[in-house]
Amino acid sequence: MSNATVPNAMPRDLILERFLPYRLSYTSNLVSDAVADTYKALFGLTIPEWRLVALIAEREGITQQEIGSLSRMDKVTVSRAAIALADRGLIERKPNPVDRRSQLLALSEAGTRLYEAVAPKALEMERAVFGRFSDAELETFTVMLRRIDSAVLEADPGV
Amino acid sequence: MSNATVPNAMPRDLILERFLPYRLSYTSNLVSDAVADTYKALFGLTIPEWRLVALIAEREGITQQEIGSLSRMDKVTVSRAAIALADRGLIERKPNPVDRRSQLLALSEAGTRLYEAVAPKALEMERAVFGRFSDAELETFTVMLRRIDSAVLEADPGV
DNA sequence: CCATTATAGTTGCAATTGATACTATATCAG
DNA sequence: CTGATATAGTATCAATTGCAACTATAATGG
Repeated sequence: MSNATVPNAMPRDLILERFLPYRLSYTSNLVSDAVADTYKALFGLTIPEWRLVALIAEREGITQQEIGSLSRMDKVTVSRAAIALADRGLIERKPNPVDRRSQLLALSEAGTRLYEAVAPKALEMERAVFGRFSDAELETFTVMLRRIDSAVLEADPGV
Repeated sequence: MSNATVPNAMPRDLILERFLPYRLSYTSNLVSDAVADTYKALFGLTIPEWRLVALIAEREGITQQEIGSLSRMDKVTVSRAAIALADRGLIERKPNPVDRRSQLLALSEAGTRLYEAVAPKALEMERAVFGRFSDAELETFTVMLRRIDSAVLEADPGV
């Protein structure tokens, strides 16, 4: 394999295949693509838009800034998704009495109906992919993800 | 929480927070961003470029098409990364004797040196994030990722 | 062989994304 | 108060991305 110049200081084969940042990104992209196609086809929603719908459903009166820090979406992405959803009449943006720079977001009637249609579909997609795992396995997996989050954020709070 | 109109058909709170496609994407983006910044700052490499370097190091004489199907990178992404690496003199592209449409890629001297510099750094980054987990935990985690890959690919081979 | 269809790789274009600059409002020090 | 600095959200622009069309070569059926 012509490794003559590499004094086996480093395992030359298959670094990438086992490399966790790569594996994580590979799997995440696979899942995201599948899910994004479904949202788009069924509800005409992008992933950021669906995330806003879900977060606003969960926390009526949330601000864009709060959405950004909860989900780590860029504030520009949040702004655009909010504008698109408001244009479609799915959310309402009311003035924030305690801070006139920001707005309180809430689902409209139509938005609520959309949410009630999307949420079960989202859970169904989740089951299609994750249904083959036991509850214990899923629990372990999510705990791992959260520990990874902590590790990255501790190592580089600037990210 | 003003859920009067939702006849609790659906758990209204925190769907997104527990939703695995979201959690997976969140963590993956966190890790990718941290890693991408390091490659860029230290070696001037984008993530696709680093992936090509690693795959070519691992399999001398690989074609772009093989790189694409191994890594699921778009052939356009692969093409551009290959052109950039060739322009920088990091890889060589030799004619493929058995198929004149394609080219066999190999690291140049400089590319080999780069690889030998990047690989330890990549592993170091990996340790910084994943070093706090036991071997058994990491094994479980990667097995889960691969099972998720299979689930998605079986459910939707078109992705 | 030749015609048809498929594939490797590149190029052009359009959509998505994020950094930056900007506007309006808020906060804080003096 | 007032001036200086910080923050919420938007607009602008440049970079990244991937689809679609294209070129060159290969494979296949007649």
